[in-house]
Amino acid sequence: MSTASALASQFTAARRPSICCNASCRHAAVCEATQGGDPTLLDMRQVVERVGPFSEGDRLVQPDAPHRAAFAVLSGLAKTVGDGRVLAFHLPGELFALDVPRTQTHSASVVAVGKTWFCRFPRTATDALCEHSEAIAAHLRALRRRERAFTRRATDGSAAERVKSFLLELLDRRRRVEGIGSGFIPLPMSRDDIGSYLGMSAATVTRMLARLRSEGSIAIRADGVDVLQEASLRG
Amino acid sequence: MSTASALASQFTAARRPSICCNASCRHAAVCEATQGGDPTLLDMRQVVERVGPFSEGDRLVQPDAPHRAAFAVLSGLAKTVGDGRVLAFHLPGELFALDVPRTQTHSASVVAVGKTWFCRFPRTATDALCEHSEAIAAHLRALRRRERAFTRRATDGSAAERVKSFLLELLDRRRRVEGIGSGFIPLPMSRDDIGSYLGMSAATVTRMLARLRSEGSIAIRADGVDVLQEASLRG
DNA sequence: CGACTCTTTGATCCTGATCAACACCGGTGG
DNA sequence: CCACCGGTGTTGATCAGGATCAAAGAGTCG
Repeated sequence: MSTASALASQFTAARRPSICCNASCRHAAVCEATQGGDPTLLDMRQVVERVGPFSEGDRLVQPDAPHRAAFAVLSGLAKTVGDGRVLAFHLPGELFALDVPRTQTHSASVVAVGKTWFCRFPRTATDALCEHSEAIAAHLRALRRRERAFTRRATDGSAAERVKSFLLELLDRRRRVEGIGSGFIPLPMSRDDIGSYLGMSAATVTRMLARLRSEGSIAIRADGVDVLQEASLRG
Repeated sequence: MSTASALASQFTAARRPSICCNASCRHAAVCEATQGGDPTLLDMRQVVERVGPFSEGDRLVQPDAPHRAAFAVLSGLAKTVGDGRVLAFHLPGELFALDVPRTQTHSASVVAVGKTWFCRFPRTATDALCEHSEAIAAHLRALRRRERAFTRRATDGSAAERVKSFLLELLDRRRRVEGIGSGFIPLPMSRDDIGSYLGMSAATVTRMLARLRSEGSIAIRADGVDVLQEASLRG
């Protein structure tokens, strides 16, 4: 996917937003923006635009571009990329691109992983909402803190430990937005992306997953992994 | 050195402070607190207490203890220790323990390396000075930022690179407080301390220094190293 | 002088990177 | 329908950087 076509796709998608955020959205229970329908946050639904579809490699935001909106993943997966490394993954329901309090610009790229839809929250609209609703302002502040916490941590510990805590992190995040669910963790991103995020080679990611499988902790599927013994991952 | 004797030594030293900060102090030109006699900072001299001597392993501040003072190294060397690792070294003339804007407590230990004297700046006094002098307030803010920058960086790059940049960091800091001087870098701390700071074993520190010597970049002495070819360290 | 600690140096081991071969899969064109 | 193809994932072989362990200097302090 060339840069030109990635941008073309972005603009095509952005030009036909549709407003459709309400309780009947099949992701309503999941969405961080509205916190599963928290009444004090209902106004967030008035400002959202649904944008997409984006496909593999499309860039949603550019580094150093002015910060014009925050986004929530509606379906699919997104990654934040900076300094040639994957800095964060964004799961369905998660609000992101809240960074940039001072510079007023995005500090890194956000790229779609596979076919992805987003909900877009224009900056001007959310700023206005924050003005007259302390609940929304506090909610966005909390999410901004959380986004920082999800960004690539210092690479300490062995490769095995980092892979285990990566799986547990995804499992916990999926549960938080979707409620306690299956032990399945979709991994639509490439092994290279995982390795970049965890600071190791793709081959090592594969090897560590294979080791966890041989220990009986997980089962590996084409589109992700099944957690069979969560306790042994946490141990 | 047991904890009990370290504390005893601390209290013994703290009980006889002497006020003697003026232009004739043989470290006046060096001292960050007064910035070599900057007239707008002269009031700092009114609040300082000289404390010491501390000896190897004595603890100057305890983690989670209330933040009651900042310190400058008068002679010797100090290290900040947290999580079982050396987080920073403090050279003569450098002001430190300025941390703790929010928690109001120290976040880590400060420990003397060898026989060391300090200048102590009580928090209540410096707070009062900041009230009526914007110059002093700005000076302390700048030093606080600098202290954060000196704290253990993420361990990236090879062991050889980290040792080289460690030597250059000490060289630059010595020059900044003492003016352009010799190419000698005192290393009164143990190889273990250096290794802890740089995230490698003491044996590797020794080996990397030996390699630099064999390349002709430095000469190793009992109490430090002489930089012979600064350019090859920077390269 | 002797006990002790710290540094240096050698030998070995372990982790993970790198390189290469191969399997697998979805698409594309005959 | 099948052969082909490029990209991705898996697996094996090899390699390099440092950790670890051990033993031998070198101070240092009593």
